[in-house]
Amino acid sequence: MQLELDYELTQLSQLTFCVLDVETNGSGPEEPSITEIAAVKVRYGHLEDRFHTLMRPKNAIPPRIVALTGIQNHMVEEAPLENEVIPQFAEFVRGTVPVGHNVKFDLRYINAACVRIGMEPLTATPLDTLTLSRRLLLGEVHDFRLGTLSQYISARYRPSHRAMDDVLATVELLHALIERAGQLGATHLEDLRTITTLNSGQLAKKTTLSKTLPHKSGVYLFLDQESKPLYVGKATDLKTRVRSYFSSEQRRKIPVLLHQLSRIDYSVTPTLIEAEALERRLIQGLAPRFNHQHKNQELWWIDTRHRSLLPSSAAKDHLLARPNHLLGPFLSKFSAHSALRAIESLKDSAGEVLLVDRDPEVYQRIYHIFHNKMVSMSNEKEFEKAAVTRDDAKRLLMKLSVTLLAREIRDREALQLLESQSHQRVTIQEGLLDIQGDSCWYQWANRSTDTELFESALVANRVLRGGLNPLTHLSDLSLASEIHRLGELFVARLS
DNA sequence: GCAGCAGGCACATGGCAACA
DNA sequence: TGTTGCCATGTGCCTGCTGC
Repeated sequence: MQLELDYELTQLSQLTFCVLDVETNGSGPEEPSITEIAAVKVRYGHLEDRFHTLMRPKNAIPPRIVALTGIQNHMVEEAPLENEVIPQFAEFVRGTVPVGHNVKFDLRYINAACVRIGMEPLTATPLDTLTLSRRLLLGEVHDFRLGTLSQYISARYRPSHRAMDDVLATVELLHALIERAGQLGATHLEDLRTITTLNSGQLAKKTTLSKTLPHKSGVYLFLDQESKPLYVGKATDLKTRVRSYFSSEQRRKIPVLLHQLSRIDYSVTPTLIEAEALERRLIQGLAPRFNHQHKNQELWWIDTRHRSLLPSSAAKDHLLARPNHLLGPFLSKFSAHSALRAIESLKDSAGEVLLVDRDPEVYQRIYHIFHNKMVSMSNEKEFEKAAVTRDDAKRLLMKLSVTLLAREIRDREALQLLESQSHQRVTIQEGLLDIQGDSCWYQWANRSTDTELFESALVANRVLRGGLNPLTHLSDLSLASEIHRLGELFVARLS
């Protein structure tokens, strides 16, 4: 593994490539079917060593394949078997970067033979000239067969479906492709592998901008030549996400964006939710011209004491002074209004509106409203209605718990706290955290020793990740079973 | 307030092209 | 002809924006 990482960071001129090719009798790799195998080691553009032998397959070579390769049955009758050839071949390839045209095809046969004779398959990650050609010569040739490509680059060796001829043709193709990639700034093996994911040579130049990005969650920032922000986005995997802009993005604005792109900055965050928060702040602060979402977006809060709605700007002072009396944030005024209506529907026996608070006593009172209803229904033998009421109670209590959990992490103070503490991760329920890969619930979990409550936090987290507003979207059936189970937990705790 | 559309992101899938 | 893997495209789920 370490060896491979070193390869990726080694300059192309210093690598030893092993260009290989196999011919078969047309049978699958599941039985001995290789008829010829050839390889050459190439370093600094020079052939250093070569390996070539015929091999005896299990079955006869059919006429169709004889016509294709020119290898006839009498030529392989005395040839060595795979248990003699494959160990020598594996030793020849050791310490090099395997290369071939559609190389995975060849390696399938070689590795199947390795397994049959009790050897480990070849593990080095190969380089495929077919894939590279598709990227670097797109639009220049009508197909990517080895013969077509050899002709296109005016190679001295022409492929003939004999292993060594094809290997030598592939060597020339490899050198031509490396030269072409070098014009785009590729200097290392890692760069060649990156190019295999691109869709045009022009874009290839700019993918080198993503070189330094890590495979971690965070926020990326596209900048133009004058370092003006073009676009801010978040990603669960920064490197993969940014590279996807060069290979698979279909949005109309993307070509224009990439044309103006000159630099990529990024910031790693421990969790996706923190990335979302940072993304939002950057968009609001920098107003990148290609960001439409979140631009001028106002968040809304509910003032539970006055039963009114507050925009973020007005809620700021309240958040610092009386955070327990604010519920939110909500992504739109409409969502906040819906939530407020839901809250106002909760009235106790005296007709007083029950305001959502962190005080567990409120839950107790809500539960008793439903409990009393259920008892009276049961007394009147309306068991089905009672069951519906019971389920309503569970759902409602879960709604409220999720809302409170949402508030725990989504207000700005909590997010700032998470950012400041992100380097001091608390390990609670280690397995769960690893699976979820999210530290946003650490501070909440840290105050609870209850495993199931901690699980409910993870469910709430999923609700938030899906962008569901807890008070307005919990009719979502996909969450029903989880909510049902967790609602039972809350009801049990309250009773 | 609502409907329709577009944006954003992650993931799934079917067709194509290469090999022998 | 059969197999395989890549990649363009589609899908799902949510969001915000705009016009009525």
